[in-house]
Amino acid sequence: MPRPRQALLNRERIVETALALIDADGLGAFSTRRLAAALNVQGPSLYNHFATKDEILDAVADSVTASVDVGVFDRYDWAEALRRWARSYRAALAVHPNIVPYLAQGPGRRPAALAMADAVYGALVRAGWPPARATHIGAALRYFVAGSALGSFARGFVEDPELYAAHPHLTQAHRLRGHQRSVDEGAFTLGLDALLHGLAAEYARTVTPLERGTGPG
Amino acid sequence: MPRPRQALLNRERIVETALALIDADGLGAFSTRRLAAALNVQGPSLYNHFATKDEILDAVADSVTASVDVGVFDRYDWAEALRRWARSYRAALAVHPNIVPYLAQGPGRRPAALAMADAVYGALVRAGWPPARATHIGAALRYFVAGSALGSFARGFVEDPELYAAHPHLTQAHRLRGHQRSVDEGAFTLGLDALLHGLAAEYARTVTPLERGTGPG
DNA sequence: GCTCTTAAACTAGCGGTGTAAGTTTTAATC
DNA sequence: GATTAAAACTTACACCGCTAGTTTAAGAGC
Repeated sequence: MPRPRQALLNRERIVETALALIDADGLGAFSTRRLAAALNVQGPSLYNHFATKDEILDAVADSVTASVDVGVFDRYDWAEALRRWARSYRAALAVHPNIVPYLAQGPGRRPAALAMADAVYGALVRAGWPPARATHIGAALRYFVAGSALGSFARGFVEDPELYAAHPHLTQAHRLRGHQRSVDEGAFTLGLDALLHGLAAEYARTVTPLERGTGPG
Repeated sequence: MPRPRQALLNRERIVETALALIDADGLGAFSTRRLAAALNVQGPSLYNHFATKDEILDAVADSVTASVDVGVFDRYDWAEALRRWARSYRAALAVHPNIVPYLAQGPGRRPAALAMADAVYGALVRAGWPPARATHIGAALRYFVAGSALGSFARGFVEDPELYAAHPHLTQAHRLRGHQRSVDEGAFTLGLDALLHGLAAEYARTVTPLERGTGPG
C-alpha cells in the first residue's frame, strides 16, 4: 500500500492504542509490531510518527500523567493540596499499573510530568518551605505514590497456601490477593496520613509565621 | 564441546555474573546470550540450570533481598526495627538499582523475600498491632522503599537547562543530577521520619498497653 | 496546471532475542 | 560393565527494534 488518501495513523491514535495494549497485556508483551497490527498497519509505519519505541512509551506515560489534577495547588493550602494531589496521582496510575515502571523513571522530557513537578515544587516554596526541603517533600511523596502503584502489594503474594507453610506469620498470606483493593487502599491511606502528619509537625517546628506564604494561588 | 570433565556452570556462578551484568548495563541490555558469553558458554547451556530467563532474574532478585538485615526485628522494638530495616532494605537496593523494577513486583515465590515479609509482619503483630494494620504498615513501608530505590528522583531530571525554561519553579532543576546522592538521601530520611512519626502517634492512640507485646524476640 | 517536495504507507532485511529440540560425551549408579 | 543422567553443544523457530529504500498521494510554489 502506498501513501493512502486519508492518513491511517496519527500520534494520538497510536498513543491510545498503545495504552490499551499495555493495559491489556503488560509492558513485556508490548511490541511495535503488535501495536502496528492493532492499528491495521505494518510495523515500520509507526516510525513515520515516532522516532523510537521509547518515544511512544514516553507519550503513553505522559498521557497518563496528564490526567493528574494539579489544579489543587491553586485551591488548597500546601498540606491539603499535597493530600489531594497524591490521591489523584495514585488514582491515575492505578488505572494503568503496567506503565508505572516506565513512568517511574522520572519526568525526563515529558511535558505533563514537568508541569506536575513545577506545580508541586512551586506550591511548597510559596508556602514557605525552604527550596531544598520542598525538593525532598516532592521526592518523598513521589517515592510513596510510585511504590504504591508499581506493584500491588497484595498481588505480589501468590495464591498458594502451601508456599507459606514454612513461614509462621504468613499463614493467611494466600488470601491477600482476594482483598487486593482494600489492602492496597488501606496501606496507601495509612502511609499518606502518616507522611502528612510528620510533615505538618516539621512545618510547625521549622517554618516561621513570617516565612509562610499568602496561601494558594 | 560435549559434557566437560569439570562442569563449567552452576547456579551460583550464573547468578553472580547475571547481577554483575545487570549492574553494569541495565535490565534492558541483559540477555541470556550475553550472560552465557560472559560465562564462556553458549546461550542454551544456561537452560541446564534454570528453566527460564525469569527464573534467573528471580534468583538474582532474591540474592539482593537476602542481603537485607531482618535480624533487627529480634533486637529492637517495632519502631526502631522498622527504621533500621527500611534503611537496610534501601541500602541493599541502592547498590543494585537496575534490578529494582523486577524485584518490586512482589515477593512471588522468592524465599528471601518471603522470609523478610514474615519477619516484618511477625514483629508488628507481636508488638500488638492488629493483623490488618500490620499488613498495611509493611505495605506502606515497602511502597516507600521501593519507590525510593526504583528511580533516583534526582536522576530523573535531565541535565539540560533549556528544558526547564518554560517552568517558572524549575529553573534550578538541571542541577539536581549533580546532587543526586544528597537529594535522594534527604528525601528518604524526611519521608521515613515522617512515616514513623505518624505510626508512633497511631500506636499511642489505638494500641492499648495490654495489647502491647513483650518486646523483641 | 505543472513541477517539486514532503508525507505516509510499503517491502526487505539485519542483527538480536528467548527457548525448544535433538546430539554428543562424560560422570555417576546399579 | 551396562545404564542413566547431566552438561555442554548445534540448529532452528518465531519474534523483536529498527534501517533502508520504494511507491504514491498530498500540498506548495510558480
